[in-house]
Amino acid sequence: MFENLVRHIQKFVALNEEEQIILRSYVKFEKIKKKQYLLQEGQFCHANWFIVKGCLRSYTLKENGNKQMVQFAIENWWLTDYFSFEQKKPSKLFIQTVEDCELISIDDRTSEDLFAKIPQLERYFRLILQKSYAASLMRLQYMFNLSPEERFHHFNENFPSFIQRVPQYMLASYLGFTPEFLSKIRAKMADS
Amino acid sequence: MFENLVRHIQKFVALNEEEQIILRSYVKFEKIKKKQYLLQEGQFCHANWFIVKGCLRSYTLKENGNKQMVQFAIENWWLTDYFSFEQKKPSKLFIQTVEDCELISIDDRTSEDLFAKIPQLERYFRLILQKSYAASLMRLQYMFNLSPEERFHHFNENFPSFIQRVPQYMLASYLGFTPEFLSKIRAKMADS
DNA sequence: TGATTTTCTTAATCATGATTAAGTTTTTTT
DNA sequence: AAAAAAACTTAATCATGATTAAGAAAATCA
Repeated sequence: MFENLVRHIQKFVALNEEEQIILRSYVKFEKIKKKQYLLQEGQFCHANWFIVKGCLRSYTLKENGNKQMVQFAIENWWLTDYFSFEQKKPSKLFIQTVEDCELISIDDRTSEDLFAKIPQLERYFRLILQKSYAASLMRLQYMFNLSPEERFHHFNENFPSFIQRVPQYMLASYLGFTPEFLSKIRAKMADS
Repeated sequence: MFENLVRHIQKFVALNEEEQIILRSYVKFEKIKKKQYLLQEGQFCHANWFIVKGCLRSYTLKENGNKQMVQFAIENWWLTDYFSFEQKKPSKLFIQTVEDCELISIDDRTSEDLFAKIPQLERYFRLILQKSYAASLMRLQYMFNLSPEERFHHFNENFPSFIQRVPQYMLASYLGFTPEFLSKIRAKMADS
């Protein structure tokens, strides 16, 4: 389990035996069943979760009570609420397991210590954040430049494995339209 | 000019005299008139610009030839195309001055060197990226959860100074609607 | 296995904001 | 100061995708 994390980190920076041992002492291992909550609105988010196996999602509650998908995360992704970190305010997010999960987490209250001991990790997270930020801006571009229908086709082509993994209503919300509209698109696709 | 950058960095990490001198040798100073391009589609983006004074914007060209605003940046913000860095591919962005600007830039081909000499800067950029990423996710939330009209009012309340600083057609595009619709909103506001 | 909850589908109606096109105002250039 | 370009406004028409409501299918539970 821990090896998955180390392997991922080593794609970005070197990490020797000694450093691995230090890192291990700072992380927490969790196995969690489907549909459990890691974080709920109003709580403070102190963990940054690395997905060894499974799938997480984050969402917010809209005024009308609907859930608005914010992010999905699968193997080798990190998920947390950076906004809550930044602002030192209770989170507006729900973070929930979509599948049974194996997770590794780092507590943000000890991470400064950890970075001091292993400066390479500071670099690792800088690179991860750079990647995440770029991806987030790209998603914004899709929102602006593509119609809902085009967004679905684009997602379909680029992340086909996701389609089977997550319920369609979550996907619809993630792409910014209603489940009813997604049904319509699929009906149209079956025609042709 | 350089002092502005140092002051900003020191909000996040400490930076002694010696480090300041090293940093200075890695940056480039530029004064640029309004409406000039720092980057155009197809070029490789190697600079990360810090705005000492003025305003930048980035946009993409849509299929129909319209410009889609991606980001604004004003004093004490950094702007670049991280996506182009990541992918080592030519940029799809245009980066342009909206006002006369005073800029400081770092070249990404020398920044690894710089971070090795001043590890604090690695930390500084991690924190900046964390902030930027959180802001970008927040903007996505506004796209999902607010109507175009609500987005305008929200922006109006939270960034009133921006409204006077940038042309309305840029703002409309940034918020994801047409300039015609923005006129409509303003007409409605003048009524009541 | 049957019962219940969750997820997905279909179809009619409706509202928002895009598009088009013309005209006005403001800013920039010469 | 005049001419040209850039930015903004108004109004009519139109299309996309939301909403509503009902029912079907699939997954989960007891």
